[in-house]
Amino acid sequence: MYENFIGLKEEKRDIIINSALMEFAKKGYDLASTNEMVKAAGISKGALFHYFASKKALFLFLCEYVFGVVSREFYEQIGHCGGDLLARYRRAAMLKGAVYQRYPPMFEFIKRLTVEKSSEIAAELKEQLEKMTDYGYQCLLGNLDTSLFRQDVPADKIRDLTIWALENYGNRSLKLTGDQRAEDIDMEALSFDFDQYLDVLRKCFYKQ
Amino acid sequence: MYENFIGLKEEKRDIIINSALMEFAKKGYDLASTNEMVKAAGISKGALFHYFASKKALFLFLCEYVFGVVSREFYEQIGHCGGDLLARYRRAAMLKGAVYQRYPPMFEFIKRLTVEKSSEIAAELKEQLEKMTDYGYQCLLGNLDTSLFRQDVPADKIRDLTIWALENYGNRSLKLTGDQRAEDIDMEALSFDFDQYLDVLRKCFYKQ
DNA sequence: TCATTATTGACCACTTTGGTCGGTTGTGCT
DNA sequence: AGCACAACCGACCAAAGTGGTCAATAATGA
Repeated sequence: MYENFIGLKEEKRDIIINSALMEFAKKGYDLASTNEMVKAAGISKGALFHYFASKKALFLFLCEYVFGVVSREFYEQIGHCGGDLLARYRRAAMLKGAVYQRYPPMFEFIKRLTVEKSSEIAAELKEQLEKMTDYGYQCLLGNLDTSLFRQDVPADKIRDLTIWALENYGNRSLKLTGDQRAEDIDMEALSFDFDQYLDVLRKCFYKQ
Repeated sequence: MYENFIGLKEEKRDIIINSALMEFAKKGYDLASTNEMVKAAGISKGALFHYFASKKALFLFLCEYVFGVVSREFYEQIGHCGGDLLARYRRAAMLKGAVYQRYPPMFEFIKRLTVEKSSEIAAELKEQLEKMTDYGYQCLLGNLDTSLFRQDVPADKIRDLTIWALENYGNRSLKLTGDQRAEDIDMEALSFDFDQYLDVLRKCFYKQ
């Protein structure tokens, strides 16, 4: 498989990966155009099909690839982080920033995967995605130490509300910083702001 | 304008509106296909262009239309509801359910509008959308009685976290009920579940 | 120098696009 | 019934775009 592509130097590979991720993220599998990808990546049509046998092969490579990155650089780093939900999310936010620097469209791509409907890739995708989701759930939310939460309201509600609020915070940041070049984003200010929200959640949802 | 369309009987009009909303919501302006719309609505191509002069006119009609519905059936009803953020959101959830029954794709359509990039409609859309957003912000979040919140954390953080958590709750419900026929959804169970989350927020974020 | 690999972009057959238009059907009035 | 007029249909159009190919060129390393 993909040996022609793997041999490319990292920089060129990343450009192609990001162009393809972005196109798939924007339009979904069926409507994504390989013409747009090669235009965005600055390579020829022939090159793309020299690297990948078909559009489908390219898509499946990208899935494999992002699942690898997310597993290694993201989920596995959260695993050994104790049972404190907010501590995990803090770490997750940091890691997300690092991955975003290198592959800006990756999270959009993954988000799109969860609603992807195309029958051409449904079977292969579903299996991989389920495995990924389970693993992510396990790392982020498994073995939670709910004894840290205040005890006068149900722990699962606290957990849900925390997740939802922070997810939305993440999306908002992504949208706000979406126009800037990745290296221009002031990560320091962002994480300071984020910590303030974490403090509030800790004060309101945790034992004092 | 649209006089040929306005004259149609309500049922047929709603089918066409929903088909068009769904197609635009799924693919965005540029990629949305009028062919798919007429197929979904069960009308002929000629009919659609008999009702609307062009794809663009259809799109702008839909914008106008949903803004009207949302203003009348949604924002204005929240206005006179006191300054309690959670009470407003409770009311908003109820109203949302009612609108959803009649126009399932409407919220997806509106969500899509906020990220719509097509240059063909950019100018007209931007103006209308801004006006709408401001008005919605005013109704949902204007004149908030923050003295109800606990005073040991910043009120704006409480407000943000509440909004984010509940927005996500809404999206999740939308996704869970997405496959069911609108009239099959158990609104009672849904609103009971929702109230439990509101209770938690009230206990954690409000003065006791 | 030359053999081999990487890369190009014009080209292919095919599908889909927004929109048109001559013709048919339905409706309400006289 | 006969008529006028609007509603509606769907085959059709030129244009654009689709995933994918391939003969020709450029780059590479021995």
